[in-house]
Amino acid sequence: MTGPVRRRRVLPRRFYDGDALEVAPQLLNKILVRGRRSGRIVEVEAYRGAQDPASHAYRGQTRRNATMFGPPGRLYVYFTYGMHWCANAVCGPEGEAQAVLLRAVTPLSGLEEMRHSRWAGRGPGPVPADRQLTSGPARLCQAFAITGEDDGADLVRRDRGLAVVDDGTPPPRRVGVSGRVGISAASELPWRFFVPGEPHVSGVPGPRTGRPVLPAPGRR
DNA sequence: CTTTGGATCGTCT
DNA sequence: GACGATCCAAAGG
Repeated sequence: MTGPVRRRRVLPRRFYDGDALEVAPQLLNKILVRGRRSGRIVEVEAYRGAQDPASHAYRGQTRRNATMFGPPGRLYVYFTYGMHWCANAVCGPEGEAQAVLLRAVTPLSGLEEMRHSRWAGRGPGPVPADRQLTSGPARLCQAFAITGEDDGADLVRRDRGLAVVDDGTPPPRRVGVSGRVGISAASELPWRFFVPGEPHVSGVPGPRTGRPVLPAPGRR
């Protein structure tokens, strides 16, 4: 009943050393790992530095975005909306400030730790469905306990237990493509990539509003 | 099921 | 002083 035991290998530096538009779809079905926690990457977005009005790096280097200007293969973690962390894999040659935003993973292991990181300390009431665990850039950071402390972590060296690994599962034959979520500039560019049909993909373009919409909890 | 508004603060102008 | 690469609860139909 169990699938084949596949060797997991940490993605090498060269994997990240390319244009974000090429690296982003290649990250689909790779595995984000931190300690016991792991999840298959099912949704990402490419951000292309000076080429990209929606990128934090568009207007040049600052203290906040410095990691993006560094070497590929590191984690760029930023703080937004006064309460959320989001994580990117830095790619492209050093200095170009390209990055791939990790928007959703399907949990594979360490589910208890993830649930604890997400929902410990909440009051009485129903425990949210596991669908809400890691479907969204800030949700997955919370589930993996990724914060500003992890900004700059080298994913190739497994800094702080963080890495992206390949278990031999290729990206989907047909990659889902859409506009990027939650931005105002250049939102029409088709630089969001996802695994079609994966329940943990965070949002689809809403039919009414055009804004991302999660399937209702309980539906599949 | 859809839509709205609140939370909350670092960063850049 | 304005605004986020967001999430959630609550209200509305």
